[in-house]
Amino acid sequence: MNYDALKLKNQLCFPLYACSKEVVRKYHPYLEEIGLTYTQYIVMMVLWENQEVTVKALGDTLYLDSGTLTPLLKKMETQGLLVRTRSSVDERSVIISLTEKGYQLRDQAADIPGKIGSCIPLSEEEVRTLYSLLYKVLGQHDAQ
Amino acid sequence: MNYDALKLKNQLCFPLYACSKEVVRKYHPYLEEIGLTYTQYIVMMVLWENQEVTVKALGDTLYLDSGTLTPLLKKMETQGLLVRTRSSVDERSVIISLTEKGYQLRDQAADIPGKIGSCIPLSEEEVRTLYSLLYKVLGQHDAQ
DNA sequence: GTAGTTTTGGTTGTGTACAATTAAATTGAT
DNA sequence: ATCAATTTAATTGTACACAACCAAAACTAC
Repeated sequence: MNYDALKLKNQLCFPLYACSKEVVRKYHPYLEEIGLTYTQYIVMMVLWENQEVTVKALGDTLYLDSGTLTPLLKKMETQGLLVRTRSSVDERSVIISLTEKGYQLRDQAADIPGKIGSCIPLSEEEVRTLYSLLYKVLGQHDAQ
Repeated sequence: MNYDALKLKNQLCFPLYACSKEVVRKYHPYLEEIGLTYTQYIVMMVLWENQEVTVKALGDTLYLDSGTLTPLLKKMETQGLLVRTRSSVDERSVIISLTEKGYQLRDQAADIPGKIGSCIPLSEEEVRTLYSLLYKVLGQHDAQ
Protein backbone atom coordinates (compact mmCIF):
# COMPACT_ATOMS: atom_id res chain seq x y z
CA MET A 1 0.00 0.00 0.00
CA ASN A 2 1.11 3.54 -0.67
CA TYR A 3 1.29 5.70 2.42
CA ASP A 4 2.54 8.90 0.81
CA ALA A 5 -0.74 10.68 1.52
CA LEU A 6 -0.11 10.11 5.23
CA LYS A 7 3.21 11.94 5.24
CA LEU A 8 3.17 15.12 7.27
CA LYS A 9 4.71 16.99 4.35
CA ASN A 10 1.77 16.12 2.14
CA GLN A 11 -0.85 17.43 4.53
CA LEU A 12 -2.59 20.73 4.00
CA CYS A 13 -4.30 20.60 7.36
CA PHE A 14 -1.14 20.43 9.40
CA PRO A 15 0.46 23.72 8.28
CA LEU A 16 -2.97 25.30 8.67
CA TYR A 17 -3.20 24.03 12.22
CA ALA A 18 0.39 24.91 13.10
CA CYS A 19 0.27 28.31 11.43
CA SER A 20 -2.92 29.24 13.21
CA LYS A 21 -1.43 28.48 16.59
CA GLU A 22 1.85 30.23 15.84
CA VAL A 23 0.12 33.40 14.70
CA VAL A 24 -2.28 33.36 17.65
CA ARG A 25 0.76 33.01 19.87
CA LYS A 26 2.22 36.18 18.39
CA TYR A 27 -0.76 38.05 19.77
CA HIS A 28 -0.15 36.85 23.30
CA PRO A 29 2.26 39.52 24.57
CA TYR A 30 0.21 42.38 23.07
CA LEU A 31 -3.12 41.03 24.28
CA GLU A 32 -1.74 40.35 27.71
CA GLU A 33 -1.00 44.06 28.07
CA ILE A 34 -4.70 44.85 27.71
CA GLY A 35 -5.87 41.81 29.67
CA LEU A 36 -7.44 39.81 26.86
CA THR A 37 -6.94 36.33 25.49
CA TYR A 38 -7.14 35.78 21.75
CA THR A 39 -10.64 34.37 21.95
CA GLN A 40 -11.77 37.30 24.06
CA TYR A 41 -10.13 39.65 21.55
CA ILE A 42 -12.13 38.34 18.59
CA VAL A 43 -15.31 38.57 20.67
CA MET A 44 -14.44 42.19 21.39
CA MET A 45 -13.81 42.84 17.69
CA VAL A 46 -17.35 41.74 16.92
CA LEU A 47 -18.72 43.92 19.72
CA TRP A 48 -16.71 46.97 18.72
CA GLU A 49 -18.40 46.73 15.33
CA ASN A 50 -21.88 45.90 16.66
CA GLN A 51 -22.75 47.18 20.10
CA GLU A 52 -25.18 44.32 20.56
CA VAL A 53 -25.20 40.72 19.32
CA THR A 54 -26.85 37.51 20.43
CA VAL A 55 -24.77 34.56 21.55
CA LYS A 56 -26.08 32.73 18.49
CA ALA A 57 -24.88 35.43 16.09
CA LEU A 58 -21.53 35.61 17.86
CA GLY A 59 -21.11 31.86 17.50
CA ASP A 60 -21.99 31.93 13.81
CA THR A 61 -19.60 34.79 13.18
CA LEU A 62 -16.69 33.33 15.12
CA TYR A 63 -17.30 29.61 14.45
CA LEU A 64 -17.58 28.96 18.18
CA ASP A 65 -20.29 27.06 20.02
CA SER A 66 -22.07 27.73 23.30
CA GLY A 67 -19.79 25.38 25.17
CA THR A 68 -16.96 27.78 24.43
CA LEU A 69 -18.85 31.07 24.45
CA THR A 70 -21.04 30.75 27.54
CA PRO A 71 -18.22 30.45 30.09
CA LEU A 72 -16.08 32.93 28.14
CA LEU A 73 -18.83 35.56 28.08
CA LYS A 74 -19.64 35.03 31.76
CA LYS A 75 -16.02 35.66 32.61
CA MET A 76 -15.90 38.77 30.44
CA GLU A 77 -19.07 39.98 32.16
CA THR A 78 -17.46 39.69 35.59
CA GLN A 79 -14.50 41.63 34.17
CA GLY A 80 -16.93 44.41 33.30
CA LEU A 81 -16.33 44.32 29.54
CA LEU A 82 -19.87 43.37 28.54
CA VAL A 83 -23.33 42.62 29.84
CA ARG A 84 -25.48 39.54 29.18
CA THR A 85 -29.23 40.16 28.98
CA ARG A 86 -31.95 37.75 27.99
CA SER A 87 -33.93 39.14 25.09
CA SER A 88 -37.48 40.16 25.94
CA VAL A 89 -38.54 39.58 22.34
CA ASP A 90 -37.23 36.01 22.29
CA GLU A 91 -36.50 34.59 25.71
CA ARG A 92 -34.27 31.91 24.20
CA SER A 93 -31.73 34.49 23.10
CA VAL A 94 -29.08 36.15 25.21
CA ILE A 95 -27.94 39.56 24.04
CA ILE A 96 -24.35 40.59 24.62
CA SER A 97 -23.74 44.32 24.88
CA LEU A 98 -20.60 46.33 25.38
CA THR A 99 -20.09 48.31 28.55
CA GLU A 100 -18.33 51.64 28.54
CA LYS A 101 -15.22 49.88 29.85
CA GLY A 102 -15.40 47.37 27.00
CA TYR A 103 -15.83 50.15 24.50
CA GLN A 104 -12.87 52.09 25.91
CA LEU A 105 -10.60 49.11 25.42
CA ARG A 106 -10.72 49.63 21.67
CA ASP A 107 -8.26 52.49 21.88
CA GLN A 108 -5.70 50.28 23.52
CA ALA A 109 -6.24 47.52 20.97
CA ALA A 110 -6.06 49.75 17.93
CA ASP A 111 -2.36 49.33 17.28
CA ILE A 112 -2.25 45.54 17.69
CA PRO A 113 -3.12 44.61 14.08
CA GLY A 114 -0.23 46.69 12.80
CA LYS A 115 2.23 45.10 15.21
CA ILE A 116 1.16 41.61 14.18
CA GLY A 117 1.11 42.46 10.50
CA SER A 118 4.70 43.58 10.59
CA CYS A 119 5.91 40.22 11.84
CA ILE A 120 4.12 38.15 9.20
CA PRO A 121 6.64 37.64 6.40
CA LEU A 122 4.25 37.99 3.47
CA SER A 123 3.79 40.71 0.87
CA GLU A 124 0.45 42.50 0.66
CA GLU A 125 -0.32 40.52 -2.45
CA GLU A 126 0.42 37.24 -0.65
CA VAL A 127 -1.69 38.26 2.32
CA ARG A 128 -4.62 38.91 -0.02
CA THR A 129 -4.16 35.55 -1.72
CA LEU A 130 -3.93 33.68 1.57
CA TYR A 131 -6.94 35.54 2.90
CA SER A 132 -9.12 34.67 -0.06
CA LEU A 133 -8.06 31.02 -0.11
CA LEU A 134 -8.88 30.67 3.58
CA TYR A 135 -12.31 32.20 3.10
CA LYS A 136 -12.84 29.95 0.11
CA VAL A 137 -12.31 26.94 2.37
CA LEU A 138 -14.51 28.44 5.06
CA GLY A 139 -17.08 29.52 2.53
CA GLN A 140 -18.85 26.24 2.08
CA HIS A 141 -20.15 26.46 5.61
CA ASP A 142 -22.18 29.53 4.76
CA ALA A 143 -23.99 27.41 2.22
CA GLN A 144 -25.26 25.16 4.95
CA MET B 1 -9.01 57.36 15.47
CA ASN B 2 -9.36 54.88 12.66
CA TYR B 3 -10.40 51.46 13.80
CA ASP B 4 -10.62 49.75 10.41
CA ALA B 5 -7.68 47.51 11.19
CA LEU B 6 -9.68 46.09 14.11
CA LYS B 7 -12.55 44.92 11.92
CA LEU B 8 -12.90 41.16 11.79
CA LYS B 9 -13.03 41.32 8.01
CA ASN B 10 -9.60 42.90 7.87
CA GLN B 11 -7.91 40.23 9.96
CA LEU B 12 -5.74 37.55 8.45
CA CYS B 13 -5.41 35.68 11.71
CA PHE B 14 -9.10 35.10 12.19
CA PRO B 15 -9.80 33.11 8.99
CA LEU B 16 -6.60 31.20 9.70
CA TYR B 17 -7.84 30.33 13.17
CA ALA B 18 -11.39 29.53 12.04
CA CYS B 19 -10.29 27.56 8.99
CA SER B 20 -7.88 25.47 11.02
CA LYS B 21 -10.58 24.49 13.45
CA GLU B 22 -13.14 23.77 10.74
CA VAL B 23 -10.77 21.53 8.82
CA VAL B 24 -9.66 19.72 11.97
CA ARG B 25 -13.33 19.17 12.74
CA LYS B 26 -13.79 17.46 9.38
CA TYR B 27 -11.30 14.82 10.54
CA HIS B 28 -13.30 14.03 13.64
CA PRO B 29 -15.71 11.38 12.28
CA TYR B 30 -12.96 9.56 10.40
CA LEU B 31 -10.47 9.69 13.25
CA GLU B 32 -13.10 8.59 15.74
CA GLU B 33 -13.48 5.35 13.77
CA ILE B 34 -9.86 4.48 14.44
CA GLY B 35 -9.83 5.86 17.99
CA LEU B 36 -7.56 8.86 17.47
CA THR B 37 -7.90 12.57 18.10
CA TYR B 38 -6.41 14.99 15.60
CA THR B 39 -3.39 15.68 17.79
CA GLN B 40 -2.82 11.96 18.27
CA TYR B 41 -3.15 11.52 14.52
CA ILE B 42 -0.37 13.96 13.68
CA VAL B 43 1.84 12.32 16.32
CA MET B 44 1.16 8.98 14.62
CA MET B 45 2.02 10.46 11.23
CA VAL B 46 5.45 11.41 12.53
CA LEU B 47 5.93 7.94 14.01
CA TRP B 48 4.78 6.14 10.87
CA GLU B 49 7.55 7.96 9.05
CA ASN B 50 10.18 7.57 11.80
CA GLN B 51 9.87 4.58 14.06
CA GLU B 52 11.62 6.47 16.84
CA VAL B 53 11.69 10.12 17.81
CA THR B 54 12.43 12.05 20.96
CA VAL B 55 9.77 14.16 22.61
CA LYS B 56 11.91 17.17 21.74
CA ALA B 57 11.99 16.32 18.03
CA LEU B 58 8.29 15.61 18.05
CA GLY B 59 7.60 18.98 19.61
CA ASP B 60 9.79 20.78 17.08
CA THR B 61 8.13 18.99 14.21
CA LEU B 62 4.56 19.52 15.39
CA TYR B 63 4.98 22.93 17.06
CA LEU B 64 3.79 21.47 20.37
CA ASP B 65 5.44 21.77 23.77
CA SER B 66 5.97 19.24 26.52
CA GLY B 67 2.92 20.47 28.42
CA THR B 68 0.82 19.21 25.54
CA LEU B 69 2.88 16.22 24.50
CA THR B 70 3.72 14.59 27.83
CA PRO B 71 0.14 13.80 28.88
CA LEU B 72 -0.85 13.00 25.29
CA LEU B 73 2.00 10.51 24.86
CA LYS B 74 1.35 8.91 28.24
CA LYS B 75 -2.26 8.33 27.22
CA MET B 76 -1.22 6.88 23.88
CA GLU B 77 1.20 4.62 25.71
CA THR B 78 -1.59 3.22 27.88
CA GLN B 79 -3.57 2.66 24.68
CA GLY B 80 -0.70 0.54 23.44
CA LEU B 81 0.12 2.66 20.40
CA LEU B 82 3.65 3.58 21.46
CA VAL B 83 6.29 3.15 24.13
CA ARG B 84 8.16 5.84 26.05
CA THR B 85 11.76 5.03 26.96
CA ARG B 86 14.36 7.28 28.47
CA SER B 87 17.40 7.43 26.24
CA SER B 88 20.48 5.70 27.62
CA VAL B 89 22.72 7.97 25.58
CA ASP B 90 21.16 11.14 26.98
CA GLU B 91 19.06 10.60 30.06
CA ARG B 92 17.27 13.89 29.55
CA SER B 93 15.60 12.63 26.39
CA VAL B 94 12.57 10.40 26.16
CA ILE B 95 12.33 8.28 23.03
CA ILE B 96 8.93 7.51 21.59
CA SER B 97 8.70 4.30 19.58
CA LEU B 98 5.81 2.71 17.73
CA THR B 99 4.41 -0.59 18.91
CA GLU B 100 3.17 -3.19 16.48
CA LYS B 101 -0.38 -2.05 17.25
CA GLY B 102 0.55 1.53 16.48
CA TYR B 103 2.19 0.49 13.28
CA GLN B 104 -0.83 -1.54 12.19
CA LEU B 105 -3.09 1.46 12.58
CA ARG B 106 -1.55 2.99 9.49
CA ASP B 107 -3.58 0.77 7.21
CA GLN B 108 -6.79 2.04 8.71
CA ALA B 109 -5.66 5.66 8.45
CA ALA B 110 -4.46 5.42 4.86
CA ASP B 111 -7.68 6.53 3.22
CA ILE B 112 -8.36 9.49 5.51
CA PRO B 113 -6.32 12.10 3.58
CA GLY B 114 -8.29 11.35 0.44
CA LYS B 115 -11.62 11.68 2.19
CA ILE B 116 -10.62 15.03 3.68
CA GLY B 117 -9.13 16.28 0.43
CA SER B 118 -12.35 15.69 -1.43
CA CYS B 119 -14.30 17.97 0.89
CA ILE B 120 -11.92 20.92 0.64
CA PRO B 121 -13.27 23.13 -2.15
CA LEU B 122 -9.93 24.14 -3.69
CA SER B 123 -8.26 23.21 -6.94
CA GLU B 124 -4.91 21.44 -6.84
CA GLU B 125 -3.26 24.68 -7.86
CA GLU B 126 -4.97 26.54 -5.03
CA VAL B 127 -4.00 23.86 -2.53
CA ARG B 128 -0.36 24.23 -3.60
CA THR B 129 -0.54 28.01 -3.25
CA LEU B 130 -2.18 27.83 0.16
CA TYR B 131 0.33 25.23 1.30
CA SER B 132 3.32 27.30 0.31
CA LEU B 133 1.96 30.51 1.82
CA LEU B 134 1.32 28.75 5.13
CA TYR B 135 4.84 27.34 5.21
CA LYS B 136 6.16 30.77 4.32
CA VAL B 137 4.50 32.15 7.46
CA LEU B 138 5.73 29.20 9.52
CA GLY B 139 9.16 29.37 7.95
CA GLN B 140 10.61 32.15 10.01
CA HIS B 141 10.52 29.92 13.05
CA ASP B 142 13.06 27.58 11.48
CA ALA B 143 15.40 30.53 11.36
CA GLN B 144 15.41 30.69 15.13
C1' DG C 1 -54.88 25.57 21.11
C1' DT C 2 -51.93 21.78 21.39
C1' DA C 3 -48.57 18.20 20.35
C1' DG C 4 -44.42 17.75 17.89
C1' DT C 5 -40.42 19.97 16.06
C1' DT C 6 -36.89 23.39 16.01
C1' DT C 7 -34.05 26.90 18.02
C1' DT C 8 -31.23 28.73 21.59
C1' DG C 9 -28.19 28.67 25.59
C1' DG C 10 -26.39 26.16 29.24
C1' DT C 11 -23.91 22.06 31.29
C1' DT C 12 -20.76 18.29 31.48
C1' DG C 13 -16.91 15.68 30.17
C1' DT C 14 -12.82 15.04 27.46
C1' DG C 15 -8.88 16.73 25.19
C1' DT C 16 -5.83 19.86 23.95
C1' DA C 17 -2.58 24.24 24.20
C1' DC C 18 0.76 26.89 26.34
C1' DA C 19 3.14 29.92 29.87
C1' DA C 20 5.77 29.42 33.80
C1' DT C 21 8.26 26.74 36.86
C1' DT C 22 11.01 22.80 38.39
C1' DA C 23 14.45 19.15 38.32
C1' DA C 24 17.70 16.29 36.37
C1' DA C 25 21.23 15.55 32.92
C1' DT C 26 24.59 17.41 29.90
C1' DT C 27 27.81 20.65 28.17
C1' DG C 28 31.39 24.09 28.29
C1' DA C 29 34.66 27.19 29.99
C1' DT C 30 38.11 27.49 32.93
C1' DA D 1 37.64 18.15 37.41
C1' DT D 2 34.15 21.58 38.50
C1' DC D 3 30.68 24.83 38.50
C1' DA D 4 27.70 27.75 35.73
C1' DA D 5 24.82 27.67 31.85
C1' DT D 6 21.98 25.04 28.83
C1' DT D 7 18.95 21.44 27.45
C1' DT D 8 15.19 18.32 28.12
C1' DA D 9 10.87 16.57 30.19
C1' DA D 10 7.61 16.92 33.55
C1' DT D 11 4.35 19.56 36.32
C1' DT D 12 0.99 23.09 37.39
C1' DG D 13 -2.40 26.36 36.37
C1' DT D 14 -5.32 28.73 33.16
C1' DA D 15 -8.06 28.93 29.04
C1' DC D 16 -10.13 27.32 25.38
C1' DA D 17 -12.80 23.91 21.99
C1' DC D 18 -16.31 20.89 21.01
C1' DA D 19 -19.34 16.71 21.24
C1' DA D 20 -23.22 15.21 23.58
C1' DC D 21 -26.85 16.17 26.21
C1' DC D 22 -30.55 18.99 28.49
C1' DA D 23 -34.31 22.41 29.25
C1' DA D 24 -36.96 26.16 28.06
C1' DA D 25 -38.97 29.03 24.53
C1' DA D 26 -40.78 29.59 19.99
C1' DC D 27 -42.71 27.95 15.94
C1' DT D 28 -45.79 24.90 12.97
C1' DA D 29 -49.43 22.08 11.52
C1' DC D 30 -53.38 20.50 12.18
